[in-house]
Amino acid sequence: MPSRASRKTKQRDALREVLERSERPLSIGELLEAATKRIDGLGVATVYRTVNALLEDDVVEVVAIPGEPVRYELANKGHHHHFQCEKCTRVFDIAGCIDNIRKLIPPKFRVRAHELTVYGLCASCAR
Amino acid sequence: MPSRASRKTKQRDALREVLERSERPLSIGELLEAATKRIDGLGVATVYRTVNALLEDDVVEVVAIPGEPVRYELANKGHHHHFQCEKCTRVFDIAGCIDNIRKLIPPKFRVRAHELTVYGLCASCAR
DNA sequence: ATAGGTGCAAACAGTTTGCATGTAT
DNA sequence: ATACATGCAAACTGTTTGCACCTAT
Repeated sequence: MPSRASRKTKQRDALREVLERSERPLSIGELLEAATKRIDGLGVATVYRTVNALLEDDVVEVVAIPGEPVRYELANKGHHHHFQCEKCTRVFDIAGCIDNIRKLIPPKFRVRAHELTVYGLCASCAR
Repeated sequence: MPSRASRKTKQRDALREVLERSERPLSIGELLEAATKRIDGLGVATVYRTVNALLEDDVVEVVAIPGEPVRYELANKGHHHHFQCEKCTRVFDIAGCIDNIRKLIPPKFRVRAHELTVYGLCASCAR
């Protein structure tokens, strides 16, 4: 059984809810900003602690993009990848997946997972 | 013409050489450590400044792996991707590329680049 | 001679931690 | 009542910047 008992608090609920309602991965800053609208006086430390707790529970996942702050999203979204707009810097989920990855790597290597990030311009910035 | 004139210094040479001799991407710390063996008293700031200059000149590229410090490698290796061994944490280059990325993203998005990281066990760790 | 580069230390930014207080159980 | 959670501020870590000195051109 888990050693840590997880309590239900308004901060935690607010953060999970913000993530649930977001269609894209959010950074700590974005989380803080969004959740502060619901919980006044919410501290950064709480956001970090809560996100890390959610990470440990596999409720959220890390979305890391080079040169960008780490973002988080719910883990229950299934396998997908990410697109970052080079103009507005927002990160979008992209459905679907590439295949034949296995054929790229040397024969004796064992593949467990992969991550794909695409860069370009999002619909609004491209026009 | 470029506004910045790039000088030839031993620090810069040492760093580029370290990168040239490395068969895998290196972090700032690894760069500092390796280059200090050649240039005594080399400062961190210089490593950062130099790496950033090399980045701007497209001499090196960023290799970012989630949860890992950013690494750098020469840009002249051509398009390729990376494989991180989950056991020994080493990062390997993998030749070749996936295609049909464009079909994954929404129609109005514009694709400029992509990055793929594969995780698993390398040949020596898999056996 | 002069613009650019370097090393050092201070400044910053992002993240973590200690502690007194608050609160879910 | 008790243990976990929170907010605040201090502590850390990694990166950038200001400045006096150095060096390639």
